[in-house]
Amino acid sequence: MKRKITINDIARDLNISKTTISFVLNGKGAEKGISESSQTRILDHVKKISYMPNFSAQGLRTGKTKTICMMVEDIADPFFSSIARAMEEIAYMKGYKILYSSTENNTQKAKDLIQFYRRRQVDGYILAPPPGIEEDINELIDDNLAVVLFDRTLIGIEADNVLVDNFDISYKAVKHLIENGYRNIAMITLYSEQIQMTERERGYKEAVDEIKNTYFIKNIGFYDHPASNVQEIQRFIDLNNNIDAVFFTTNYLAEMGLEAIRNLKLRIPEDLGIVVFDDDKLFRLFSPTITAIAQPIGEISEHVIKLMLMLLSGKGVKKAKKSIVLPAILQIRESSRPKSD
Amino acid sequence: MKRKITINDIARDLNISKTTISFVLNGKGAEKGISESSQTRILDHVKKISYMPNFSAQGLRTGKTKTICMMVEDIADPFFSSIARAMEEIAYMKGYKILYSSTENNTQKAKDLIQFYRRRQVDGYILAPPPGIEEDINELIDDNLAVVLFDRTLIGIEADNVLVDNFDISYKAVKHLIENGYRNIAMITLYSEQIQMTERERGYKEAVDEIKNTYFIKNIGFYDHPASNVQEIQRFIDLNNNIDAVFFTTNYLAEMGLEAIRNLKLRIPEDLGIVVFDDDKLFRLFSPTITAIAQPIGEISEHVIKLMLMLLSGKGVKKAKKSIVLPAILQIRESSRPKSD
DNA sequence: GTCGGTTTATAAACCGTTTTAGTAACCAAT
DNA sequence: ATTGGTTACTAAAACGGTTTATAAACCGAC
Repeated sequence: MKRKITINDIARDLNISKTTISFVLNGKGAEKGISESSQTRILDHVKKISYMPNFSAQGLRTGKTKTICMMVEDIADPFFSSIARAMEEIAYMKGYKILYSSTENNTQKAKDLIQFYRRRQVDGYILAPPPGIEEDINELIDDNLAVVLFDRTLIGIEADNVLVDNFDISYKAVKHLIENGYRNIAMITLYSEQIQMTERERGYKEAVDEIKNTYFIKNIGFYDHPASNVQEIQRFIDLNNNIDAVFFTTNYLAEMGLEAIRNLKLRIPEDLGIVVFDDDKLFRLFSPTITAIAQPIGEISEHVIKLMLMLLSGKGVKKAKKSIVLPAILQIRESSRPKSD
Repeated sequence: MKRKITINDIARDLNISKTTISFVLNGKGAEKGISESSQTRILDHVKKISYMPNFSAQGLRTGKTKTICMMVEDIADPFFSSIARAMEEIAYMKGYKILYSSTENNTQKAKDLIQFYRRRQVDGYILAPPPGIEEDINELIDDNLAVVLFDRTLIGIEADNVLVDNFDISYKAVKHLIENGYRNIAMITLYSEQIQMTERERGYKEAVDEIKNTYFIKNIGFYDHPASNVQEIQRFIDLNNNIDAVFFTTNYLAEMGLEAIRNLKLRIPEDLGIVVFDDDKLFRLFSPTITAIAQPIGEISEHVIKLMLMLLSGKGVKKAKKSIVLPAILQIRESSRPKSD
C-alpha cells in the first residue's frame, strides 16, 4: 500500500518549512510575504507529486468540514431529488459537499439525524423540516451554525428560508377549475398542520368561497399503507358522487388518486377534472395530460444554496433573516379542460 | 457560542485519564480491563453532558471517515434515487454516511469526483461507472480502498459488482412482444459501448433472430438536446412505418419516445406496442398502462451495501471478487397487449 | 518479604494540518 | 555602530481524538 503523501514530505523534499507550504497552498503567500520563487517552487512540486491535504486534519484544525447537510422528506421524491441535484452542482463548485437524508417527515428521525450531523461537524443545515423540531433547530442557530429552511417554515424560528407561494398558486389552480366550468371541487390532502399544507388548503377554500360552494376535503394519513389510502380516496370519491373535480395537494396523493379514479372507471376530465400540486415529467405524457403546479426547482435551489454560502462565508450572519417567496407555475393541460356540458 | 465539549473535559471532570475514556467509549472497556464501576461512571457522565467525539479528530487518527461515496449517472433519475434511498437506510444503521454524486456519464467529471473524494478520505466507493475510468478505479483498488460496482462493469477491473441480467430480461421482453403478435420490433437505444447497453441490445437481437426478422435500431446521443432527440425518434418511427412495436432501452429514452409517438398521433398499442427498460411508478397509471422491465431495487441496494460493508470490515478483502447477477421482472401491462389483427 | 502475575489505569506519542509567535537577515537612517 | 523596519521564513503549539508502552497497586505463593 502506498503511503499517503503529507505536507511534511513536501517540507523535507523542498527543504522548506511546512508553515510556508501551508501558507502558499492556502493562497496566503502574498499576504505572508513568501517570495515568488518559493511559491512557484512549492506549487510546481505539489502538482508534480499530486499532493492533496488530508481532509480530516484540516477539519480538525479549522473546525470546518466544508460539508452541508440537506434533510428532506424523501430524497427519492422527484421534487426533492431534482432540488438535490441542482444544489449539488453549485455546492461542488465552491468546494462543498452536500449530505442528503430522508426524514420521512418523522420528528424523531429528524432529531437523530441532526445529532448525527452535529457529530460530523457539518457546517450548514438545509432543511425541509418536519413538525416538532423547532427546539433542535434553534439550538443549531444558537450554536452559530448556518441554517436555511425551504419548502416550509416553522413558527418561532428565525432562519433564512425559501418558500413557494403555496396559497396563491393553489388559489389560482382551483380558480382555473372554476373558470373551466367545474363547480363541486374536492381537495385531497394530508393530515398536516405544516404551513405549506395549510396554505394550499387556504388557497382552495378562498377560491371555493368565491362561488359560495361547500368544501369537499379528504385528509389522508401521512405515511400510511398506500393500498388502504387508495381505498379511502376511492370511497371518498364514490360517496361524494357530485364532485366534478379534484385538487391533489401533493403528487404522492395524486398517484394514489389516479389509481382510485382508474378503479372507479371514471373518465378524466369528463367525469372528474384533475389538478395536482407538484409536476412530474411524465404528467405531460399521460392521456389525458395532467394539469399540475410546477415549483421553480432551479430558482429554489439557487436561492437556498446562495443563502447558505453567504452564511458560511460569514456575511449575513448578523443580518436580519431573509424570507424569499417564489411564484409557482400552473401547467395547464388536458385533465382540467373546459367542461362541455 | 458554546464551547465544544472534548474528551479532555470529561477526563478533568471525572479525574480519569482520557485513555480510559476512549477505551470505554470504543467498547474496549472489558478487553482493556476497565472496572465496571469506572465504565458506568464514564458512560453515565457522557450521556449526561451528551458528549460527542469530534469526527475529524477520529478520522485523522484512525484514517477512517465512515463515509462511502456513490457515483451514478444522475441522482435525480428515479432508478438511482430509489437505490440511493434504500442504501442510505442500511448504511446509516451501521454508522456510515453515503455521499451522492451525478457523473452524467461524463468521464472527466467522474475522474474529478474521484479525486475530490480521495481528498476527503472516503472509505468506500460505490460506482455505476462511466466509460474510460478503468485506470482510476484500479488505482483505488491498488490503494486498498473498498470498491463495489453496480448497474454495469468495466472490463479489466477486478471488483465486486452487482448487475441485473440485462440480456436475459431484454430477450424476454422482446420475446413477449413477439408472442403477442408483434413482428417488426424496433429498439431505441443509446450510442454506448457500456456493457449494460450492449447486453440489452444482444437480448433484443437474439429474440428478433428467432423470428428471422431484421433489426430496426435507432441510436440516440447521450446527453444531447432532448428536443432534437424527440425529433430524431419521431423521424425514425415515421420513416420505418412498418414497425409495430418499440423496445426502449432506458426510461429516459421512453420519455422522449412517448412524446414522439404522441406527436405522430399513433395509438398504443394498436399502432405501436411498447416495452420500456426501467419501470416508473406512474407507468401503471398511464392510459394505456406501460409494460416495463422493473429492476429489483431493494435487492440491488442490499447486495451492494452488504458487499461494501464486508469490504470495509476487512473481511473479504483478499477474497476473490464476487459478481452478483440478479433477475429483473417484466411488468406486463396494456402497452404490449396481444395484437388483435 | 519478595517475586511474579493480574487488574486497572495512565502518560505520552501520534495522526496531518493551521496558526501563533517569533527570528534571522538585510537595509536605511540616525 | 546602533536602531528600527521590512522581508522571508520557521519552530512549536494547537486541534481532539486513538494507540502504544508502561506502571502502580494488589494478590497469593514461595
